[in-house]
Amino acid sequence: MGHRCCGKQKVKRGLWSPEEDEKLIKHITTRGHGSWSSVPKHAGLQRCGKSCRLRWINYLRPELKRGSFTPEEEQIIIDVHRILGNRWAQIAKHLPGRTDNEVKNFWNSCIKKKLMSQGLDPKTHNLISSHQRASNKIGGSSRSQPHDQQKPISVNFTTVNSQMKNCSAELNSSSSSPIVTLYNAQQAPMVETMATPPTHQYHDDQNPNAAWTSVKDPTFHEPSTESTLNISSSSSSSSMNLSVFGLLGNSNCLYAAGAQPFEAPRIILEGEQSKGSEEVLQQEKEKLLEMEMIKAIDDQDMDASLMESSSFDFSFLESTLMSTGVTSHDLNSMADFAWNY
DNA sequence: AATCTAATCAACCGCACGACT
DNA sequence: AAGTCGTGCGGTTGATTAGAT
Repeated sequence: MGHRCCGKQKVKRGLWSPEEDEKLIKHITTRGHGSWSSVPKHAGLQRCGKSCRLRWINYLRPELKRGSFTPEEEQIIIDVHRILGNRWAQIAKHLPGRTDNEVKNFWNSCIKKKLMSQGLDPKTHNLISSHQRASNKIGGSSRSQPHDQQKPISVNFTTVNSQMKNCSAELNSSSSSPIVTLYNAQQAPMVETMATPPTHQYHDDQNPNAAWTSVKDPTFHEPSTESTLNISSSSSSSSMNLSVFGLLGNSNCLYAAGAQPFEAPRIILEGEQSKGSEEVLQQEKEKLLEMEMIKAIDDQDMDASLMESSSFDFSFLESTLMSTGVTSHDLNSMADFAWNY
């Protein structure tokens, strides 16, 4: 029973027994892990150091939070994944008590499919074209899909700022006439981008037959600035609403900074709408943003576009609009813009 | 009740990277 | 500079679980 990383040593593989767990816990809590390669020997385990490390990190650490992910955690994963991609360890750092392995498994087994079922590319978080969706269609499963996979989603173009520097930009139409002028993120006023209050979708879980209803965001204030870009959802029956453009902390503002000012459509999760959890979510998002901003500045590996973007990047907006048939030449029609979904 | 099938999750594998010699 | 070692990470696998038939 050899093991590649441990040479000729005989090591056990597979699931850990309670006895092995006990030995490992006892060893690490009393002596620390030191060099992982020496742990098996000192702890009296027939395992390789790598396996011990993995077991400790993913399962035995006392600070680990067990149990299923909360809707707030799920939203954080989606938000951070959109920024960082499959950097599970980085994503997990935003979720105290969760491991990269846990996050990765949750993504692959649940979130990924949920996004796909909502017509979103789990890699890019952009809308998938209809023919792509057809080819990516998830086959019907005999095991029941989580019921919330069937829920409609509300498109929420929130701004994820990785930086707050170089915060002014202008969006020009092809004819060079300014459509929207954006200001420094730290300077008021921000561009109000909505005439229609953001909505949240509710569903009465006590009544599975109840229709989804959209409810105005109680924190919404009517925009008042001149350079308002009216984007309303004229189709109340649409399951997807272009309902929110804005910064995470302020759903009505569009910040002009960072590489990806518009966040991909996000899923409004069950339970998220409750006042309490929404506040928690909001706080978590603000904290996340703060951390991401610091990280983006420090992290040399960060996508170069994040660092060099001194102007607003509308590629995401553009691609999203294009996918819905709205072109940059046709921004006036955005007043009646709605997702045909 | 038995079998099939898909979801879930713990664990493994290989690679990359940094520290050290 | 090159080699080795230890560690961390992301992708993948395989066992288990649980719903469907």
